Amino acid sequence: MSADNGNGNGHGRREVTVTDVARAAGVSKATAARALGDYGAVSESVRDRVQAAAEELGYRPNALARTMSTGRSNTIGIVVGDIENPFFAQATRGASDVAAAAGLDLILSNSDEDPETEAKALSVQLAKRVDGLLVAPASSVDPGNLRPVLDAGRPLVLFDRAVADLEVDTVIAANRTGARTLTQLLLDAGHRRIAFISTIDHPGDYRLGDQILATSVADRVDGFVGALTDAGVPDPASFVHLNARRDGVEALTRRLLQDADLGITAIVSSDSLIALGVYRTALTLGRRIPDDLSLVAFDDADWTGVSTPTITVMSQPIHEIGAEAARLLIRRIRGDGAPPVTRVLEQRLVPRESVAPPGAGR
Amino acid sequence: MSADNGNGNGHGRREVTVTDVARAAGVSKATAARALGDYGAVSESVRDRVQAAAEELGYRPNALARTMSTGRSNTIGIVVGDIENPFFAQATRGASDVAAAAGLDLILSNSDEDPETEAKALSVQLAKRVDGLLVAPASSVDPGNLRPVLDAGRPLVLFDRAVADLEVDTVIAANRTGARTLTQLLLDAGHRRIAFISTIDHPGDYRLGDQILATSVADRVDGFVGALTDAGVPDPASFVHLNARRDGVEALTRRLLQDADLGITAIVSSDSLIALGVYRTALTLGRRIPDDLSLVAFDDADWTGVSTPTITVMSQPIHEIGAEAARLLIRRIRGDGAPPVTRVLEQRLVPRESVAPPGAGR
DNA sequence: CTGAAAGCGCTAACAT
DNA sequence: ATGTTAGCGCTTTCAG
Repeated sequence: MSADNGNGNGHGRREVTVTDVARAAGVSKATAARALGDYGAVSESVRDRVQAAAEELGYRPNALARTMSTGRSNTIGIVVGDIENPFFAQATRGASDVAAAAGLDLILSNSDEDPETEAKALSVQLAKRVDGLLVAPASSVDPGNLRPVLDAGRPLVLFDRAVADLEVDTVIAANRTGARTLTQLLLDAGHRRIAFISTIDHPGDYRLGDQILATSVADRVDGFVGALTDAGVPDPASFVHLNARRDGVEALTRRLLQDADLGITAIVSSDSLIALGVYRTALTLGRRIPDDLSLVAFDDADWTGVSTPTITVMSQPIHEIGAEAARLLIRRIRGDGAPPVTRVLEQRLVPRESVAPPGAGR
Repeated sequence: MSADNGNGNGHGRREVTVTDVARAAGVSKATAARALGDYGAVSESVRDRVQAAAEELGYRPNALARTMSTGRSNTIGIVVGDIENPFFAQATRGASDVAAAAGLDLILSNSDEDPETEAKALSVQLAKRVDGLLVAPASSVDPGNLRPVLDAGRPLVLFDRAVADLEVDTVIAANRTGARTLTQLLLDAGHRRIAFISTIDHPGDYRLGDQILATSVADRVDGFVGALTDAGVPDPASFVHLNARRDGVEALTRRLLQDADLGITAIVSSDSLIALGVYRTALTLGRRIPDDLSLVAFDDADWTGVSTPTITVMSQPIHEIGAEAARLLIRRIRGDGAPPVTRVLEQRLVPRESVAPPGAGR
């Protein structure tokens, strides 16, 4: 026990326990527990007496002790890249709502998109004996971090990204189709030299066939490259720019726009934060959108509807991604043993003002 | 025990325990626990042997059992209005970073700004024996929800809002000064008929002296009304519009702008989401900002820097609000018994393009 | 340095 | 319907 005051809770007050309530109500511990925990059979009069005593003493159940004996914590964990990122905030909210409706609590961890941090977060959540886990995996390539979860026999649902060789429930968006649509829109407007920008980490320049850390981005790149290829654009891979977080979105955009040899006339942003960086940089450089540069992005962020011009985006059902993931998880927790499923949610094009033919400004 | 497979954990696998490791390593449970938990004294050779056995068996500590005996969960709880709201997302991130650095985990709950939901969330967190709580209270008026936390002897830190008659550590922003500055800016530009809009619930129209549910908003209203009063504007309270969530920001804005008798020429938005609604409505109604309507807001949201015009805002150190709250909480958890403190963090004016003299458009 | 044993607060057989 | 008792997995005296 701790040394503070002998109560062992380190908080300066001794917690009221079932035993205390039982004594006060003049019944056995088991009976008190049954009345309090609302299980088993208790006569009405005893129940009332116990509950009155509990009220009187200010009894608060100890969920941990309960979990210890039942093995269920009534808690699920969620691990996201960064809760400050609107995508994750919305997905988390979606999951949280579904969890709350099912009477489950939520433990949140940020991975910072770093596998090591993620591993620690998962280990903590497992140690807390969560009943299941929702994770947007930091790496779609290496399933290593997730193995312990499976080994522990805990239900796991992935969202936003799948993981190679890992057969678990997964909820993703139709990123390939979305990227294709967005790219085709630019192609149709007459663009040929279109850059794709993502902040995802990647060793060196992107080359066809490279594995990309997150399948969401990988799928977008696929759709993008596919559209360019179909349009007969040579060397599509050279238009894919990853690592924008490390290099800085603004610096990269600067480079793309100022290099005349590149001749970039349009940009596909893999998320709205990147688009914001591109937008600002274009403004700074005196490039007008869409006259001098066309811009499209994923995610219908607030600002894309009020900027000048407004930005054409591919909207994702973010809230629903989180909610559906939580629903799948709860099913598993309840004991559903069906083979893993992958849910692919549709994206929706929101056409606005940021696309024009190349050279419209001249 | 549960009926599934007799392991009592409901997850289809029996967890490896200290006892298992001890047996495998040929030592007592106590020794194994000491080696694993890194406390007490263990000889190096034994420690290695135990750790090897643990590794071998795939031992994962049960944090709950640990909490049961030590009384410390190494976890803090945070209760916010809505994690999807960028303000709370950023504050949560700030708190999360500080917590993580101190080796503490975080349990998140949304209150939806509803006292009942908040009460449930708090009760859950207490049941999980969090070491302390961070809360943005749904009601600054009624301390009822927070009493159980104090009664349980658990450290509590409030952020964004204070609570009447509750002497606990609190981290807030200098909202009164901020509102005053923002309002003065409009006054100086020549405005006299300025509306203040907040989404906070309020019974009926606002009248001087009314208690407002959140001190953050109350302080802003104070600053706003104070500035108008000093400027000799008659009946300042009539310019305060609360309940915008219930009534809808767009509908309210419509009413304000279309009523010629009101003659509103400028608006102070209590947050950036409201400002976005005002902005959109103004656009819809064909009112140009700032020529026909001046607009200022709290919080330096993304879009306020890229809209046309850009919006003049009062920026809050949101990340720091959460971080500082977490720091205070950790101090308390560590046993600091000093009297409660209130930290007031400064806001910063970001002047942009959304303010002009009234009638500049004519 | 190591082991034996008690206990954290609760639930779940098993009796009665 | 109620009571008795034995754990859940860990930490912590207390002995040795």
